Amino acid sequence: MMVESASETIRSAPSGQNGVGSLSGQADGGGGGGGGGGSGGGAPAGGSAGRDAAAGPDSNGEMSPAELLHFQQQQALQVARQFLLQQASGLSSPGNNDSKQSASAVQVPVSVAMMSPQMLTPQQMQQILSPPQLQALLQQQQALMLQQLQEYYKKQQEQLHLQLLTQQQAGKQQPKEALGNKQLAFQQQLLQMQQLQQQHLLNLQRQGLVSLQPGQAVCPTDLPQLWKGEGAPGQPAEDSVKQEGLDLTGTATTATSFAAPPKVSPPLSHHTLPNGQPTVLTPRRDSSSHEETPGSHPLYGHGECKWPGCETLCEDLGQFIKHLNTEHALDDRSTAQCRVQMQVVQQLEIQLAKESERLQAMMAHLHMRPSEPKPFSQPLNPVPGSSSFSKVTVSAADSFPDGLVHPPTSAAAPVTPLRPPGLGSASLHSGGPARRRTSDKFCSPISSELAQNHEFYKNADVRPPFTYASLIRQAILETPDRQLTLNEIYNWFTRMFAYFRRNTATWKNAVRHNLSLHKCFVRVENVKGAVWTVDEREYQKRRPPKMTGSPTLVKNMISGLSYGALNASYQAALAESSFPLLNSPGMLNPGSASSLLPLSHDDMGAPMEPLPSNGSSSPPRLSPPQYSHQVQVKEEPAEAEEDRRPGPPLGPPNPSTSGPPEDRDLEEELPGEELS
DNA sequence: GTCACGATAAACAATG
DNA sequence: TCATTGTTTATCGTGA
Repeated sequence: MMVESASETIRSAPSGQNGVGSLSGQADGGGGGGGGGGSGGGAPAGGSAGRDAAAGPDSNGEMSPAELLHFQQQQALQVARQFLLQQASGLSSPGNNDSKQSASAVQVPVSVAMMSPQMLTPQQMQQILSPPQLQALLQQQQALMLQQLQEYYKKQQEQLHLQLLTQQQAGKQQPKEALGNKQLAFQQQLLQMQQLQQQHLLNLQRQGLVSLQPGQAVCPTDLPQLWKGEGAPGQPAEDSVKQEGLDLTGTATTATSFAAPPKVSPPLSHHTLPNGQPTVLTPRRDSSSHEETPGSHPLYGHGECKWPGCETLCEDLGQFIKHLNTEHALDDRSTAQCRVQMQVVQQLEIQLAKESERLQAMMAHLHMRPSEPKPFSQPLNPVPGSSSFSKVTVSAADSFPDGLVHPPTSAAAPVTPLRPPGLGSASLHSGGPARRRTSDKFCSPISSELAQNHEFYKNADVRPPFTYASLIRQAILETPDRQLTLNEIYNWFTRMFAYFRRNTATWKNAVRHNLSLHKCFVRVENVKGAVWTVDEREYQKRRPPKMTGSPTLVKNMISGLSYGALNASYQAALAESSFPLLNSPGMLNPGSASSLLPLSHDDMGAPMEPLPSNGSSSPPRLSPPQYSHQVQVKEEPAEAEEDRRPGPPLGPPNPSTSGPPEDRDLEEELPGEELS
């Protein structure tokens, strides 16, 4: 998938749009989220009604969950009956039937909730009401009950928090052990409550009363709403027997249990209650809760209690403390509230971790920092290329007879499987023409790259980071006689690169265009017909003699080498190389231009020759066709061997493998002209 | 802003 | 006639 997209990017934007395209393409992901189910219809009315209705049970604060639920059910029944009554009356008065219907659907809950019940059984109602009406009725009931539960939960949360705080404060003066025991008991209680809550929630879900679906994560921004409790109504009988607060956090429990099930269970290990602040901090939207200044209290701000669900006004801190100790003492409700808060915090932490991870991945993707060790922790390239690629990468070090470790590949490969190995960051962002610029300076030999990542390019539909000219040259040079027909060149492309197995019209035209355009490609009339050869001199003339000892050039080279990774191992490998040229003094020192030059194809060519370089490094030039052979004398060996080693026969019938094709200067071979 | 370079597209001609 | 090969021109994007 990723590979495909990557290759697609490259393909679609060969002219430098690759990077941008891919980036933008990936960037546009997002979207959609959302969806937190809003509370149902009749919100306003229902809300007030709910509060009013809940005022009863809440006011005394002594009603048990079972009682509350029973009460709620009764109310819902009343609402339904009233609804029926209204419907009936509406029917009796035709004129404004429609309007009444719609209006009643919204307003029934509030005003009707407390009306005297009518003696209608649910079955009767079901028979009388139409499905839409029933649906509306159910929604109203839910809205109402939610409101009631919300109020009830609020109260309990207050108590829980207060209790927690009390515990904390007391803990400061108590021996650690005593406090520990208390905390332990408290935690156990919380755990128990959590389990009950989850059971309750499951029951609700089974009953279809809770809309939250498994896996439906609760958006962190919605978490504060949890305190408002859109708790689902329901009535697990067993719950009622137990503790009051168990229903307390229906929604919160849902959030944690479904959004992050694995981490929910052991919350206490991460949030030991006594630790306090973070756990106790209210999740309320009010940021003031976090304004903790000396002499103040995290739960006290703007003259009011910041305990979740509690907005009691307190003139001063002392009064608040008093309020805290009285209203939010350590009891079931406070415990449950604390539990909810813990879950909220935990959820936020989980979300934060996820977002952080995402951010890291995004940054890694956008910047491709070599210093970032885990930019692509996740495999982006599921395509065959990925596996083969990694395989190639692993064996890269010993894939080369010369014992060279090719920095670009080895360094880039593992990090960005998606992109062709050996590509620098720049190449990634500019897949098209732009690639060459950067890559060319990398001084990475195309032959090495191809040999090393042969399997990758062969299987992955990824555009190779080389110019057409480089590829054509490589194709020609790989042959024993250094000449190829156009069709053979085509075949080489398709054989070597999966990418060139499609869009044939495009790249073939490009190949022809390059052959004709560049002087370095010489057409020779052969017995069999026309063949193409490479004029190395011309080929290297193409490149401006920038490299010659220019400090800037050196700098670029060093930085360009696979994230500037001309590492010690590479240098050491070079030093140990059996190639005379590489072993020659000065060649191994990356710090000196001269040392790098041999590695660069660009450096090699004409540009270099002007320099008082030794004969070996500057092959004498001849007529195009023949010249190519001679020039490649030293260059080829490495290529041939590389091709042979890593894998399948790269070139067509490539007898060259039989022996060092020619004595091409390694310098020429190494030159990384090709690097895009 | 200019230039060089490469990629791409297209038109055209020559040839088998 | 068609496909292939080869040449040429034009345009665009990118980096220096």
